[in-house]
Amino acid sequence: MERPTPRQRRQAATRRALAEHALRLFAERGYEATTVADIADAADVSTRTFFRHVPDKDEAMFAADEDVFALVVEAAAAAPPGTAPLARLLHGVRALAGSAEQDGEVKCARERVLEENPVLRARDLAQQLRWQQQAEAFLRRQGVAADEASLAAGLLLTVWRESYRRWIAASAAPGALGELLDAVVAELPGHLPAPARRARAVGR
Amino acid sequence: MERPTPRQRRQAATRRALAEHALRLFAERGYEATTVADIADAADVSTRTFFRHVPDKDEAMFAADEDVFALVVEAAAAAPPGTAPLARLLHGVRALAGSAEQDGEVKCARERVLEENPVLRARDLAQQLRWQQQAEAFLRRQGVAADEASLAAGLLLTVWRESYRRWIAASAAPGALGELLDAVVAELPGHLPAPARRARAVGR
DNA sequence: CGTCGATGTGTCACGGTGTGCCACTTCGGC
DNA sequence: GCCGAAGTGGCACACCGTGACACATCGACG
Repeated sequence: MERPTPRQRRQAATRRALAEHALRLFAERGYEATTVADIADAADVSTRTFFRHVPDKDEAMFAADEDVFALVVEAAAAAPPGTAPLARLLHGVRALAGSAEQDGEVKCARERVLEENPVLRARDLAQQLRWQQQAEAFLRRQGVAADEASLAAGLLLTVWRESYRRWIAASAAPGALGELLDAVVAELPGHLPAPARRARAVGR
Repeated sequence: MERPTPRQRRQAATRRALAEHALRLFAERGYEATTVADIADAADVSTRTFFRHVPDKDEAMFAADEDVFALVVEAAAAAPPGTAPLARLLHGVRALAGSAEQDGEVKCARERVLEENPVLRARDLAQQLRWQQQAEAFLRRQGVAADEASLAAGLLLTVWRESYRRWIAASAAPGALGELLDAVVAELPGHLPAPARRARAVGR
């Protein structure tokens, strides 16, 4: 793979600095009360340069964790063949859980900022939708039918969001996300409306 | 219930007019290329008045369907007692389906605009999240445990989104949304990872 | 070492978004 | 018909985001 040019290193450093200062200022004085000029000043660049590294003021916070979902697809592809769609995705998402558990502190702070800023929350949701679409596309590549893949990807996201929510609520204890994931999956059957009805044998 | 004052009627009419012209202009010339002044001019008000009725430019499109979800809660409350949480919500969401099926044309246009405007899509997702939270709160009021209510609300949203997606893909045929809702629910058991495993008998 | 070209940065100007303030009109109640 | 309340428009203003131009920095090459 290509080694990073000194230029690229400088560029990445600037972007990371902007992202850090953005999250810090948003947490300190709120999203609305923080201007782009504030973030740029904190990172010691002009506002014009800010927009050369970050597309929007919103995106400043998310500039770091862009393509984390590649992990999921990679791990999901390693699942044994013949696994049902949702189970395959779950196999992949465990890798994401392991990655997220590394820094529960930051995730909690992030969640606190998202909670009281509808704009940033919307941005977060949009990224989750992109994840769902990537999961669906992955299943399609594996030969799963369109409707089935879409529903499975939707279910995955629901399971993930519920597990993540409980994890944050439990102060992001290290190592607990994986267990919560299993717990939520175990609860799914209890939510089915008509368990006695014909199961329509979709699973292969 | 309180009868609408003439003033409130005027106000609602203005807001509806703004929403209609916003959707039309967004569809015609795109979101970016449409200014607030354009929408305001089309509705024959000043830009200042625009912002008195609509909080953001983004919100213009959604100004109309704000408290549609009240329908869902109302219908869900009418479900027979003893119904499982998700089934109760589904009972309510059928009312929403009936309402949406009235104007499939508009829903299709709306979806087309959302598809190519990340900002508006994010706004749409944020509103869906509010719906989920309202559904959860409703279940809590009915005495459902916190975690169970949250998961059930999440599942409801997934089922709704998947059904709605298929409905739009099928050109929003009138009357088909309800059937698709049932079809998606019927597919759920097939997505469960371990159907033979102990079902943990949560449903009462 | 000096020059050239590429890239990053700053400054300026501009259109669009969203809000506070004040004056004006309009509408409902007396 | 009068008066208070609410909606409306116009103005000024801060912030967001972009295009254009000039300058600084750094690597390549003779």
